[in-house]
Amino acid sequence: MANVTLKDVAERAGVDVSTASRALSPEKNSVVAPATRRSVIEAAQALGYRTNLQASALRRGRTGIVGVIVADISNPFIGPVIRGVAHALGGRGLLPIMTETRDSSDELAQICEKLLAQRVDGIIITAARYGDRSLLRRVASEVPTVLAVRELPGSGIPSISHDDVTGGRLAAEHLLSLGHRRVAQLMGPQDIWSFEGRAHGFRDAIIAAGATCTDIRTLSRLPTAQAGREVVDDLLARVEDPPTAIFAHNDSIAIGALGVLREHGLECPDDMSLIGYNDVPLTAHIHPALTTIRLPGYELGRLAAELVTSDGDAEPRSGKVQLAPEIVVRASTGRPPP
Amino acid sequence: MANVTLKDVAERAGVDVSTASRALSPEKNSVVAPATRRSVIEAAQALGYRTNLQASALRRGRTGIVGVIVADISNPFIGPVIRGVAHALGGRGLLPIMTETRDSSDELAQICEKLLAQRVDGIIITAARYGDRSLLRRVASEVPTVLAVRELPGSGIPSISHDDVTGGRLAAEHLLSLGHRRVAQLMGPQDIWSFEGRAHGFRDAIIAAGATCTDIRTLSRLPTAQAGREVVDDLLARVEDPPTAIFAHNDSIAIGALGVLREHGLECPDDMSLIGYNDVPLTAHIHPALTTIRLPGYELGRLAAELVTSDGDAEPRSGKVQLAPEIVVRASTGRPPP
DNA sequence: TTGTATGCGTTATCAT
DNA sequence: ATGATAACGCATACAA
Repeated sequence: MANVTLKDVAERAGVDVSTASRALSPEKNSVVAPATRRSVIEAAQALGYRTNLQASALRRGRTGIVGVIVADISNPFIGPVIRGVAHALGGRGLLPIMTETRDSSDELAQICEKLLAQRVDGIIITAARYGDRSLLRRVASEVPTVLAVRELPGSGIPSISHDDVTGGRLAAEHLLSLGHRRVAQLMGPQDIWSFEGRAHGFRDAIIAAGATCTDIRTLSRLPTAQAGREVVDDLLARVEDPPTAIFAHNDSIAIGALGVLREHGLECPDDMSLIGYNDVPLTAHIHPALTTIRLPGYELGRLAAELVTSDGDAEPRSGKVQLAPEIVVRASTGRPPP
Repeated sequence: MANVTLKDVAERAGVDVSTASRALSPEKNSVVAPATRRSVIEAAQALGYRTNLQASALRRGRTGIVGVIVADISNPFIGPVIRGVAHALGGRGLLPIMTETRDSSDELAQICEKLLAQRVDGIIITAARYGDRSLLRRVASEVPTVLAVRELPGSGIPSISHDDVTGGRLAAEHLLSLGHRRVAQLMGPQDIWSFEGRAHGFRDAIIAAGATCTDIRTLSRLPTAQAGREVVDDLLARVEDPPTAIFAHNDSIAIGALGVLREHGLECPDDMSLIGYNDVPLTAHIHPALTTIRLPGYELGRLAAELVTSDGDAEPRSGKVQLAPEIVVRASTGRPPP
C-alpha cells in the first residue's frame, strides 16, 4: 500500500503498463477495450493506486502547478483573489502553489527561482513593484506569467487589474459632491502601480474641481493599519488648515486612521469624512461602516488564472484587462462641518 | 535558454553528467576536484541552468513540497500561522503548497487526494473537523501529517495547538473578576475541537463560580462576522434576563456582534462587555479596542512545520503539543451596569 | 486493441 | 576523482 505504481496495477490486471496507462487516462481510455479498461480500473482501486504526478509531469513536460505570489497573506483583500485563482485552476485540474513576499524584492526573486525550478506551468504575481521589472521580465520569458491586481507599466507582461485611476476619481467625485473642498489622501507605496493610479485619479479630479489636495506619504513599506496611524498624527499636526475629508489608499490604512481620529476627538463623518479602498469584508462591520471603493477580487483572480493557463491560444496573452471599480457608500462620509 | 539540462552543463564543462550532478550538489560537491567543480558551476551559470526539481524528486523519492490545508484564507488569524509554516519550511529548503477547504469535508478529501498524488513530503492541516477523522487517519498513514491549531482527539495524529480550554477559562475569569454574573457565549461550530474546548473551558469556569452561562450556537458553517450578527439578534430577543457580557469564540464573530449591539443602542463596554478570541491584528484598531485571547499563530505554524519535517527522528511524531493562551485586555470589557 | 521500446532529467551505484 | 550505467514512474510513437 506504500507505493503502488502503474506496473503493479498492470500486473494485477494482466496487461502491459502502457495499456494500464491508457486505460487510466481520461483522454485516451476510449481506445482501450471496455473489458480491459474495467479490469484495470478495478485493479487500480483494489491496490489504492494513485498517479505519481511528479513522474507524469517529467514525462509530459507539464506539471499542472501554477505559482501564485502575493505580497501579504494577512491583507484581507487578497482572500477573494486567491479564491478566484484556486477555483479557476481547480476547474482545469491544476493546483495553485501559494507564496508570500511580504513585499520584499529579495523574497520575490528567491520565490521566482524556486517556482521556476519546480517547472510550474505558469505564475500569477500580485506583488509587483516597479523595481521588480527586469526580474519579472526574465521570469515571463521563461514561463507564462500574468500580473494580477497590480500592473507593471512598461514590462510588457499581461495583467488583469482594475482601473485604479477611475477608482481614485470615484472617491474624489464622491467627496466633492458632498461639498468637500479641502481633502487629503493617505498614500500607499508609490512604487506600486495600484497606489500611484489611485493617487493620480484622486488628485487630478480634486484639482480639476478647483479644490485642494494634500498628499501624505505613508512611511511603512506595507500599507497596514499601523501605517495609517503613523500618518494621521502627522497630518493633523502639520496642516494649518486641516482637510475635511480623507481618502485612504486602502481599508487597512483607513481603519488605522479612524482610530487616531477618534483619539483626537474627531468623529467620523461629522468632523471628518473618510473613504477607503478595496471593500474588504470587515469594512461593513466596523463603526462607522466604511465608505470605500470595491475591488472585484474574485473576478480578478479568476481571470488571471484563465489567462495564465491559456497558453498562446487564440487569446492575446499580452496587453491588459481592466475591470471597473465601483463606489460603496456607507456611513463614514458625509457633508463637511459648517 | 529554454530548457537547459544537466547534460548541457556537463558537455560545456567537458565532464560527465554524473560529475556535473555531484559538483552541483551541496552535499556531495566535496568529493569533486575544486577545479572541475568550478568549471561546472561556471558552465551552469553561463547556460542559466536550473535543477529540474520534478526529475530530482522522482529519482530521490522526495519532492521537497509540504501541503498546507487551511479552512478559510480570509480568516485573519491564519496569516501568522501560514507565515510561521513558510519560514520554517523555507529554512529547510522546502516549499509549502497552500490550499483552502472553506471548511468543507468534500473539499478536504479532494485536496488530500491531490496532495498525495503530488507525493508531498508532508501535510499540515488546520481545517480538521470531527467528521474528517477517518479520512485524515488514512492520509496520515501514507504521509507524515500534523494537525495545527485544531486538534482531532482520538485520531492519533500529532498536533500543534494551543490550550483552548484554558483560553475559555481565561475569558471567564476575566469577566467574573469584573463582576459579571450573567454571561453568554457565541459558539463556533462544535464539531471543531478548538471551539468545543473554548466552550467547555468558559462554561465550566462560569458555572463553578455560581454564575449563569447562556450558550448560543451560531448557525453558519463558517465563524464569520456575519455569523456573529445573526446570532446576537437572537440572543437579545430570546433571553428574558439578558447577559451583561458576551464571549465570542473568535474575533470575527465578536466584531459582527459589536455591530448589532450598537444598532440596538447598547454601548460596549458600558451596557455590555465583549471578549473575542485570536487577537487578530484589527482588534486593536476598532472601537472599542477588543479584549481578546491571544493565539500564538506564528509559533503554531513554525512548530507544525518543524514537526512534519522531522520524519521519525528522535522526536515523538505523535502526541500533542499545546502552547499557552494569554488574555489581552483592551477596552471592550468593563464592570457590568449597575 | 494491445504490446514493445524509449526517454523525460536526475541521482545513486559501481567501476575505473 | 571521475565516468558509465541503471533506475525512478510514467506516457507516447511505433509496431504488431
